[in-house]
Amino acid sequence: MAEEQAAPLRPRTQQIVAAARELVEAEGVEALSMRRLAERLGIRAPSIYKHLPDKAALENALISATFEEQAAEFETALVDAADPLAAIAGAYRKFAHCHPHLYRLMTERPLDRDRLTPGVEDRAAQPIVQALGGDRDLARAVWAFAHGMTILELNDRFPRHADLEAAWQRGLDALRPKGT
Amino acid sequence: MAEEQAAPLRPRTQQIVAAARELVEAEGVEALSMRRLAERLGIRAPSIYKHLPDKAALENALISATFEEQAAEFETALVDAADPLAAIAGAYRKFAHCHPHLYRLMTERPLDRDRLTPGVEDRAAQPIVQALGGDRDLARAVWAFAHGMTILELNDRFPRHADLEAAWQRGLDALRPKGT
DNA sequence: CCACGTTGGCTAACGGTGTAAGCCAATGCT
DNA sequence: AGCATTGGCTTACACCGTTAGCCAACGTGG
Repeated sequence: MAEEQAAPLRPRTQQIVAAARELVEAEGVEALSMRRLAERLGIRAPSIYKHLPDKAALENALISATFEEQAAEFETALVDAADPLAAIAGAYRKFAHCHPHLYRLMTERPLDRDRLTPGVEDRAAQPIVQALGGDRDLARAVWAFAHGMTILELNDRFPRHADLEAAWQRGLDALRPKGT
Repeated sequence: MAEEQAAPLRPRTQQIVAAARELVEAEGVEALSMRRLAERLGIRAPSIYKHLPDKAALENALISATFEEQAAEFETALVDAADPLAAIAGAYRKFAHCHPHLYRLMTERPLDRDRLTPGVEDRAAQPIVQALGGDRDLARAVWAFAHGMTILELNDRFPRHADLEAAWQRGLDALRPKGT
């Protein structure tokens, strides 16, 4: 028991999710409120509930879409990459810097896995594993490093003068699989 | 212009911060509301404002105290450590697992540095730099790795079967300074 | 053609949040 | 004795997510 949720979004629902994405990208996760979103859509907040059961569903739709986008970028980054680790790390950094608020949204708390589009999480993770030659433990270490660098930078936790390029390089060099 | 804030907390204020800490440790950051806190103290929410200017000040007091506690633990972990990197990593993990909600509170968003107790952030960071032999770039990479492992675990982002012990080991082995 | 179900709006309201304003009792200093 | 400080209080405001219930427009089947 407890499955479903595979239904694709109706068009109006997609519009709402798209508006939510604009709001989040423009003003951050904390700016996403049902009233502010409704305002953008020219409707009142309770009307949103005709299309989505609650705010969590909205966020999950946003997160699912972001996972898919991220997965696609990771996959293309790996195509014909001479240095897969550098390629995936670059793609990871680039995505987070292009969409800092979405990145935060999708990483700041536990996922509601059974309300996400099935498989998106794995699809986004797979290129990282692949770039590490299938070594899952090492892939997790690299992911942790990349996420740490990314979120600490987004949270302005490094000293202003810190050479983040150097820190990335040191980390990636160290974590690179030996035989490669 | 714009300094001050060095005044030590009055006793009643300390009680309030202590109660806030209990609330956060017991129920998480999102459970910390002025009304819930007041309830714990047997007073009404607006009365808290006689002691602290706003909720951010409360959180900053909490964060400052947590930094100091963390710094102390890191420092003692390094005393007589045969393997400083392993020691600091162990202390880092231990602190986060003993105080997951406080750890989250102090890492989930940018710091309000001029409302924190001056120096606490640096004091907590210094042992990490020291454990890496003063190599700041490498220290930042290690910190990013440790934070990534920690927060991804707290956020339940690794697969259930994942061997986190192995991932920690792989990461630390890779990041260990060569000559050591 | 008309009845009906679906879709997608609306308002009003509830209980939660942080916080400002203003009142007042107790304490302690001059 | 008078007064300032401390630390409570109530009331109120604007915001939040969400529920309930009403209603107009539309499409479809009898």
